[in-house]
Amino acid sequence: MNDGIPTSADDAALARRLLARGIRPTGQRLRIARMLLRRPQHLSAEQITESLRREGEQVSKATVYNTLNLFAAHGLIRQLSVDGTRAWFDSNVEPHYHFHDETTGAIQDVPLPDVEFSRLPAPPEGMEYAGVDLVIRLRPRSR
Amino acid sequence: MNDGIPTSADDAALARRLLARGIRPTGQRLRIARMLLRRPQHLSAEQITESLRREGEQVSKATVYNTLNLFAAHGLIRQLSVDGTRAWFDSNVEPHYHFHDETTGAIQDVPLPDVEFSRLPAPPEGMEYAGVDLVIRLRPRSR
DNA sequence: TTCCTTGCAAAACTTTTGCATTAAA
DNA sequence: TTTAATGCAAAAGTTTTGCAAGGAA
Repeated sequence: MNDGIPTSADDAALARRLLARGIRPTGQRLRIARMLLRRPQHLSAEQITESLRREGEQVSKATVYNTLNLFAAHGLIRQLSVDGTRAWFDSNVEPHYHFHDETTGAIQDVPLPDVEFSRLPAPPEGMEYAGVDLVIRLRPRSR
Repeated sequence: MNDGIPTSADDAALARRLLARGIRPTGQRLRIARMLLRRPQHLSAEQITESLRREGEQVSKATVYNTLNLFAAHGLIRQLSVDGTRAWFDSNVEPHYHFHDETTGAIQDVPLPDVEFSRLPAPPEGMEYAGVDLVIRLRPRSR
């Protein structure tokens, strides 16, 4: 298959995806989007910067941060708070949940249908649900 | 009632609580524990430092951070990752969940019985559940 | 005395901001 | 030509660390 080698057709599709969210598809934005949206994954700003530079692209971390924030504000990606250390950016904006390995720090998706709520609290007066973040913390099985 | 004025009886009980977790109850630790454990609440390291100093206590932020980390490591308090901005320390270590008001940043408890799971995923091979963190994000009701 | 705790300052990290430059419409 | 995007460096904010000093056992 064709993993990671973007074609111009891919780029056109990606550009349309940004435009659909009201984001102008500039060069850096397309590079950053291509890196993160390539597959379902969770990356930090640092990882994206490093990966792009390893590919020979020159990007400033300020642009990476600003771009990721822009993407998240427009719903193209999702920002996660699973550990206190840094922000993780999730390429999957469909509702789903996460495993978090406390030992390694690894984040893994939990598909939506794997979790079912039979009861949830009503939101406080005047408020409504904006999202439900579920993180299942994992540790090595003790025996 | 007696809100916030610690008696020596309170202090003795608090000291026993630290000892029960294997934490030596020193002066600073008791002050920090008293501040956070006084009631069910979520405080940042900064807030605790400020509150203690406003009371006339002198504490360094390094000690506050180190002490809170120590408490969390021993299960006396719980560290939360609800927003990316900073760590929040929860005086309630009993299982429960949280509302997070995205507008104001306020954190509110959701009691355990208000949430019921009818399905949860099996942990990955060789892993076990270490905890379940649920954060319900709230926004003002649109109309 | 010995070990542990604390304070202070500095360091380490992550993220944001100001501003000059460049690129895009 | 006008507006928006980008890079760079610096700033800002949070948390950790090194080390000296102080306190408890």
